[in-house]
Amino acid sequence: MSVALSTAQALTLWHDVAFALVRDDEPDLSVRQVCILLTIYLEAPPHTVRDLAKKLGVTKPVITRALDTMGKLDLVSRRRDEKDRRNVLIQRTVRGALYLERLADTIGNRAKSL
Amino acid sequence: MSVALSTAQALTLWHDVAFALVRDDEPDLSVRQVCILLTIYLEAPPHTVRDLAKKLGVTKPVITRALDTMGKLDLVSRRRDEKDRRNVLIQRTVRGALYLERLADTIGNRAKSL
DNA sequence: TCAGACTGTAACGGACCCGAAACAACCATT
DNA sequence: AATGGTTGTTTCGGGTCCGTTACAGTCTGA
Repeated sequence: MSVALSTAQALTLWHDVAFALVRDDEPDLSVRQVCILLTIYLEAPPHTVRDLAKKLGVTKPVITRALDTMGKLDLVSRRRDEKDRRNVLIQRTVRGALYLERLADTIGNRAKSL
Repeated sequence: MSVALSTAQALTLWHDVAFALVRDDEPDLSVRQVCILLTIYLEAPPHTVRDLAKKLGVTKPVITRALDTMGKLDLVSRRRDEKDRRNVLIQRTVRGALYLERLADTIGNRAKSL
């Protein structure tokens, strides 16, 4: 399925969702952070720091720090890979799933009222 | 016109656009900054610091600082209101318009390939 | 076994952002 | 002209994020 958006529609959609994110009570995540979060939830596991860094074109410390802060918010959790203890596997959490479900609602609602 | 998006579609769209923003060369704007930028370009002028702060539910220094950084990037410009010299009028720039046009393209392309 | 390659993380210095409060410039009413 | 209220900005202390670099733990192949 394909969705056609005019320039004004695209920008209005983006504005409205950004506006909702700024105004709500949740702490603002950076674009990088939501990108990481969405990658974890949309793509198939396993997810490692190295893979995420490579995929997003950023350095590994960026991923580590994003996981630190999103971990504090309980949007994501970490576990050692027992098969190769150098690796850290990034996992989903209930709260992270709820956060994204709410984000999807916001996007969907704004798109509907374009 | 109304656009219906499933949960997965909404999140995929958001992910893909965030991904494109992270990967490109432009400096990453925060969610607040793009929200301010889009408000300036989508809503009718005049725009003042006070109005933007009230509209977004943030303090005035947040707006001032966002205008500082986006001004350095030439995405926005400031001018004194000659009719009431306390006011600062926020204005669009060519580069800002191009930036948003490109953002709209990115959003449109990702939406099309949902 | 042990040197080298590979993981993720910590440390560092610099830049930016935040909210609250103080501030300077300006207007308006008296 | 003076005063009080308005504007946007600056300052302050504290926090987060950045990239680079250095590091500690883990694997692997000679």
